[in-house]
Amino acid sequence: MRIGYPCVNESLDCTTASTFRLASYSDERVEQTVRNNLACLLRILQYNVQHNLRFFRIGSNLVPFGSHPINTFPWQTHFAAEFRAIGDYIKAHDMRVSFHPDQFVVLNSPDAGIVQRSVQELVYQGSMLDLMGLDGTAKLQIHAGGLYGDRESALTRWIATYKTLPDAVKRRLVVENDDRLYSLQDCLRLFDAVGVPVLFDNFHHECLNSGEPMSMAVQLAAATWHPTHDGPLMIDYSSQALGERKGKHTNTMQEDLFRSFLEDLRGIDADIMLEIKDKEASAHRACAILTDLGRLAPVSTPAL
DNA sequence: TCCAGTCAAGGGTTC
DNA sequence: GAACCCTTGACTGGA
Repeated sequence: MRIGYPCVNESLDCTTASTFRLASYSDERVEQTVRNNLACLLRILQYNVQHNLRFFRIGSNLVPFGSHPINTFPWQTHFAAEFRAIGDYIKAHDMRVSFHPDQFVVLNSPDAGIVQRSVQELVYQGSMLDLMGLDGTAKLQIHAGGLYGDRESALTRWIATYKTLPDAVKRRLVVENDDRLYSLQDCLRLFDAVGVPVLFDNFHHECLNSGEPMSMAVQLAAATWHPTHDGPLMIDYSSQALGERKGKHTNTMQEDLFRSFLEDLRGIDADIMLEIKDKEASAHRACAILTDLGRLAPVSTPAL
């Protein structure tokens, strides 16, 4: 089991998401920004190893305009050594990383242009994992997309688009249940159709489900992951922010709820991403709980 | 230097 | 049909 957090480290004084406006584009700016972002990514990974946080979601903006036609800078070759070094570091420390392309990636849009741009974005983000030399257990997670007033047609379009994806994307793509439109059961239908693993989000499942108890839902999702090709089930973990609208993520982990969720895992091996506002602060507490329960090996000698 | 407005991209909800 | 929300940090330009 690994514990992780997404994109941002609040303890370090750097960001992997430095960018600029489209109107300010220049190759020089891409070169400098990517260099800084990659340097920060390595620092975050080193911090994570030091603190036994071996799961990390890399921010989508590592390369500004990475899938946009304006970006003609050959960053893949220019930074090949840096990407490889980061990948080597990840592998040497038994870490796992992922990307979560944002809401603009919609594979089931009726608009062919949106689908085409979405595929390009997946190719871009997958290519960074390829450059790192990581295997198929490093994933790209997306949601099923929009409803467009007709769930069946929307799911059919998703499946049709999936079948056209490059193999390099297919081997990494996983679909996550969301909190408003597509439940675990919808995602399981996509798995039945094309074999795409289902990334399980406990909080979204609380918001939208078909009555499955949490423990059963985790088992259903876990069964969609091939232990060798996909690695252990990935879970996004969060809980409701008290006093806020339904679906709002909590600012900090509520330990009793986290402990309760661990009970629902019932021994299933999973890597857990804490989608919680205070980032690594909650991840540290999750690590402490799991270490205390004997379900996480204590941190080994840090290698910086 | 600070701060409010804005930023490539989509879709759903509300009014 | 327009406005606004999600979610969010970082950039930008004016004060």
